[in-house]
Amino acid sequence: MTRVLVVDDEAALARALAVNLRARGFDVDIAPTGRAALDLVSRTRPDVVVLDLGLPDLDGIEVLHGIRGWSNVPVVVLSARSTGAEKVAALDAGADDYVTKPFEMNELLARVRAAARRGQVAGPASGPDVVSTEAFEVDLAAGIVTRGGVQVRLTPTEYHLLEVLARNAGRLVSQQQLLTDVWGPGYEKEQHYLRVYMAQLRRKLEPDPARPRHLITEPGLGYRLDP
Amino acid sequence: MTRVLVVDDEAALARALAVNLRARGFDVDIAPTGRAALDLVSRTRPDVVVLDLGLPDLDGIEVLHGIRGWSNVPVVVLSARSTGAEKVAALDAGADDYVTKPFEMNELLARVRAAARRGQVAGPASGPDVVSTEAFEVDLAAGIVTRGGVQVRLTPTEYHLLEVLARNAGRLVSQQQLLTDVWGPGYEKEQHYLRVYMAQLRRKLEPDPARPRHLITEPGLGYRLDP
DNA sequence: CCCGCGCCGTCAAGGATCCGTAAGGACCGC
DNA sequence: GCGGTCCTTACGGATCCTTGACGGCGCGGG
Repeated sequence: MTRVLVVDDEAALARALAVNLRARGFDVDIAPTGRAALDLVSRTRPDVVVLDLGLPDLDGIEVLHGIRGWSNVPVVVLSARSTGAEKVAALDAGADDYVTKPFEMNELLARVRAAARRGQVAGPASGPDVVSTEAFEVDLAAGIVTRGGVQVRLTPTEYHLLEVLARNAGRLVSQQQLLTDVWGPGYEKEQHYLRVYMAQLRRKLEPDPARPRHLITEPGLGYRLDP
Repeated sequence: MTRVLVVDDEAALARALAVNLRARGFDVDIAPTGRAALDLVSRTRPDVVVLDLGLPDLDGIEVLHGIRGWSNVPVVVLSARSTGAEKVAALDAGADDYVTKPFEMNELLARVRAAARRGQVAGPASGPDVVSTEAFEVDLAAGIVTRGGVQVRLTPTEYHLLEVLARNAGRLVSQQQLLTDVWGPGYEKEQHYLRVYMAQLRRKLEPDPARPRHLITEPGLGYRLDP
């Protein structure tokens, strides 16, 4: 399901948006502040962000920059200011669309649909949805990992890490990319996380965790999932 | 260079758009009719399309459908109609953005920039990802080096050095560039490192390390990877 | 002819870095 | 409170980077 993050400090407007989006089949989260927005974007990875520029804590453009620093998620900007300079600044800061308040709900919904459509096209480049090795299988679509036919219980973080590796099966994934993809921006230096969770994945998935055959580490570079 | 196709039957407006876009560094084509637009999109593959809905021959929505039948090129729609229904129809037909006339030129330019930026994000689209010689192969995407079909274990520094040489295969790479690319700025004088690691690469990759055939040294200048 | 000099290749060793593993405390939902 | 998950820390061991020393080669000058 397509997930939308609505960033707006006016609770009434945010709730109205959420109701309409949910009626159209979207899964909606709400963030009332800029910091909450950055946090939720990195943690929940929405497919579209609807961002009101008039936030209490951070400037909307700063939030946009924060997101664009590491993500290409489509962002639809809402604003009460309709001057050309404001629009140009937001669009050049990385916004995908700019809607001035007041707006018609139907139009905004259509723009969110357009943004969501784009995100899916540009997204994962249509890889296979099941990555299987000699020892275990990862079903990306269902979110299920099996080993010898029986399902393996993975914690959310473990699965997220395995998912990133599986979507780049056969290719080396750098430590920085793994850290930002799984833990979000700002965690590029916490490389011990990788060691801990790679060890847990190997313990649950590798026949001989001490001698991994599929979850390969490239010292100093990153990790790779070898089919 | 980013190429834009402007579809508009009002010659004055089309020319004004073209002038402004070219001043921003875009390469611009103009199509005065819907049929010409469909033809040019298929033949010239623009990076962005600016589509006026008020065309003499075809309905703008039909043109949009025709394009979307086989292309995901970003489309910015222009229209004199500003009703919600019109906007929703165009956006749901596949438009990426909807601008009502009259519009500010700066805003439209910003929206075109935003659309162009999205199109570029779509693919990694970097050069050839595999460099192969008679003796060994380097898979830049996977981060794997093989020799006679079997994988060769390289240390991080060894791989980084080989990677720089592989991305400039056939060309001479100066010692300074190798040092700054692999060890970072400030190491331009440590040419000793290059000798040590080139020797290790040759020992691992060359059939006869004493007489290298692919990892060539240009005395006083730098090194080159000969396919 | 012989020597010194610059440049390159080779080897070895110590210290620094990185990885895997285990264990304990913090936090959250029920 | 409790089970589960996450974060953090510490430590042994393996690996790697750095550094130094030595020899070969080409070349020009003494």
